[in-house]
Amino acid sequence: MTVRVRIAPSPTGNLHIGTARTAVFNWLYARRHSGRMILRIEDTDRERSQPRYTRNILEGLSWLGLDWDEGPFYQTDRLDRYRQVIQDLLDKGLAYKSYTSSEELDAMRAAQKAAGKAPRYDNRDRNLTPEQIAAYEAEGRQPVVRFKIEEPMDVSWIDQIRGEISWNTQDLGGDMVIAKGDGQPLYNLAVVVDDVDMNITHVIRGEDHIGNTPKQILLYRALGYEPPTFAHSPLILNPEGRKLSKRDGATSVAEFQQMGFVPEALKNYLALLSWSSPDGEEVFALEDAATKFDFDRVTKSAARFDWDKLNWLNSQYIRQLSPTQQVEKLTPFWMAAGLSTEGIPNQDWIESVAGLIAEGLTHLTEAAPISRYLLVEELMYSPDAIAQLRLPNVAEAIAAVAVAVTDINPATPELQSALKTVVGDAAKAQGVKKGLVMKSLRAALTGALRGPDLMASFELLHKRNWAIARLEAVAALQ
RNA sequence: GCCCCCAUCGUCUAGAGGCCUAGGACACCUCCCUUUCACGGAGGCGACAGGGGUUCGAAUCCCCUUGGGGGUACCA
Repeated sequence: MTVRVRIAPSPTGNLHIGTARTAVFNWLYARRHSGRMILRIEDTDRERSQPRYTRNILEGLSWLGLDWDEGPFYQTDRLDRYRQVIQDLLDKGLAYKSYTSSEELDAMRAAQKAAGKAPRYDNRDRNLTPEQIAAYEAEGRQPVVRFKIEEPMDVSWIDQIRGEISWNTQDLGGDMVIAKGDGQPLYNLAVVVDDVDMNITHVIRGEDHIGNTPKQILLYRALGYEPPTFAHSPLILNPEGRKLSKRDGATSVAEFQQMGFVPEALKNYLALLSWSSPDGEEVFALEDAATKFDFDRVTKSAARFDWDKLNWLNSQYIRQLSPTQQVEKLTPFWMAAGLSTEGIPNQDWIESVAGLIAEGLTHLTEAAPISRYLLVEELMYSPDAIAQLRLPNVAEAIAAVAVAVTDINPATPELQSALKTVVGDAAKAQGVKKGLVMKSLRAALTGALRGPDLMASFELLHKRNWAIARLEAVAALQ
């Protein structure tokens, strides 16, 4: 039997980092077993679902490269099917119409809570007489449909991550609503019908769904189907160990993208939360992890989100990218910062720029400020750079370098070593320490005292014909 | 409140009764490399929540306590 898994996000918000991790596990498991991953949009909540969230979810998954094999399927396209199942349950006497209003239910739960009891529906409408039903109908009440839950009874399953989990039906809160007063199907019903119809073999989802599982198992039985295999993964908590919320900096995948994370790093990090590779590898492509993934190496405990480790992984990935890929990833961030790559000497040149600055990046967003001196002709000087250039003997030394560089053709094959020689010679001729010249040269060429490799920068600037002008500009700064 | 789940360095984790003086990664500290910053290299700091059992022997198995998380909707 082929493995069929699904990710079933609800478009009531942007693609959440927790949903992305669930998607990672599903993707990994499907790949591992040559199975298929189905994408299903659970949009039965008409009030809260929005098309823009659906778009965000699809874009986020695509950006992460968590490709699905079937779908996206929309639950709102399957409403007739749910109604048919609900009617079937009604006909078989496994479900019934319940006329108790939301207000009455709220009052009942409040009273139960006040009395120190667990809030639950008391199944009061289970055996209504035709007269009672007629009376309610006459009042114009819109009944919900409730699925009968036999009590007491133990429902258990072997969770692939947690082992056996058992639940007593007395703790399920009474007969469950499967259709709202307006006829809309509810989550638990729609999920089961879909998972049956889509032949889902493994339901891999977050721990927050453990409580839904016994209800769904009951539904499977009522419908005459064997439940799938369940695997409930631990949740991702914020650094303080609490539920991840918008206050934690970022919770949606799109935000991570904007912050300058590369998808490979985010995926890698997500896979590392609660799962570990059998060989201890921590930096890996998801494709490689897929050959080793299994539930027996998934932890049972929740993991806290650690920015430090994600940042570290991101810097590793940015560094490892090929120059072509680096340019590809960096370009949108250069554009966003208003830095144009127009007028650059050639593709090699920009790739060299990317390779040069990638060494020091943790986030792609940092690229713009760091590489500005290479992409914008007008140089901005930091105060300490100006101070450096006003030091005694500096102007003369830089002027000497400027003169010497004039004779060096930017197309020279060994340009960098030629420039190096020129700088050394100038320092010697002027009787100035080489350290002072290097530091001043950096200030003159980049406008700062710290930054990417100096000689590589010198080379790139000379190829762009900006170096000499910047060296000559030092005289005017005195 | 009730139900369910969980519990190893600050964080993520390895660990399936003797291989544990508890290993790795991130972070932090020191040194080396480097005429900048980083990368890289070598070290260092640092944990089995507590209490009872079981066993010749427990981080590993059982129970209790404590702590944390999740759920408890006409949301998903």
